[in-house]
Amino acid sequence: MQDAENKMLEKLAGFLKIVGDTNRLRIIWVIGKGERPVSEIINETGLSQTLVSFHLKVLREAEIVETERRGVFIYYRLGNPGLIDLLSACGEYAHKLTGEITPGFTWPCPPWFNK
Amino acid sequence: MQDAENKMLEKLAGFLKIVGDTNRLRIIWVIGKGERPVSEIINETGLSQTLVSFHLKVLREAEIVETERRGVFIYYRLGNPGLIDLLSACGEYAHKLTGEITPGFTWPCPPWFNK
DNA sequence: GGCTCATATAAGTTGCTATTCATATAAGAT
DNA sequence: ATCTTATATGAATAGCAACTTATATGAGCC
Repeated sequence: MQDAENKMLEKLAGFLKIVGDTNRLRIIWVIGKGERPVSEIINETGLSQTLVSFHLKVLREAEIVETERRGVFIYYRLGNPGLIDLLSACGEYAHKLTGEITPGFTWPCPPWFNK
Repeated sequence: MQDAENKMLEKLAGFLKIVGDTNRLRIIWVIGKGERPVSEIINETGLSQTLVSFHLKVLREAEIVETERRGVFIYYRLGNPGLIDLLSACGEYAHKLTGEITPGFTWPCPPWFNK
């Protein structure tokens, strides 16, 4: 029972660690707009090919993203598009913590996240 | 505009990094049940005094927790109790990714998080 | 087959961060 | 003022995770 909680917290920490990286978030944000081949992800993020490949592997192994090969290209998409909502809620939370105002950006928060 | 997004993603990553640590999550979970003096946190988590103190400092500087001294004791509480809901939603998400079943534990997910 | 483009993997380096050990501060009690 | 209890800080270590450079795989094309 205590053990079950610990196990879940470890799993949660693992997940948060994976999404808690700026470059991976950048990638997730690109893919969140719709499936993309790796080359597109490289272009849109401006990251090096190997670095993108490295992070995609992490996301793949965590089953956060899915892949599909079509010809030469390998398309990546989110396993569950709800991830953007979830992360946006976290972003909104984090944003309020610091209290700063960053114009030109609003988190695409789902309706359920008011406060 | 692109820049604003980057800034927000960095802030988000920072937040997720902070909560993405098993021991900090343990501490957050203890505090989430109500305010606690440090000694209680040490007892309930089983972590060493210095380690708890270290993690509390991180949480304090991120303004995730608040403190209040009463006599010899320093009480810690969540700055925003909604954090547990938010993290539970993440936990539920992470849990579904792996597909495993862990009996004896259910995330205290808020009603707004269905899927 | 050989060539090119798209993506992945391997090995090596570096830097950060959790942890520990030792010490300091701060408050109350005697 | 000293002693004890509660908490914080500093320095040192260790392990890991991001990033880079170099190389491999894999698909289509000529």
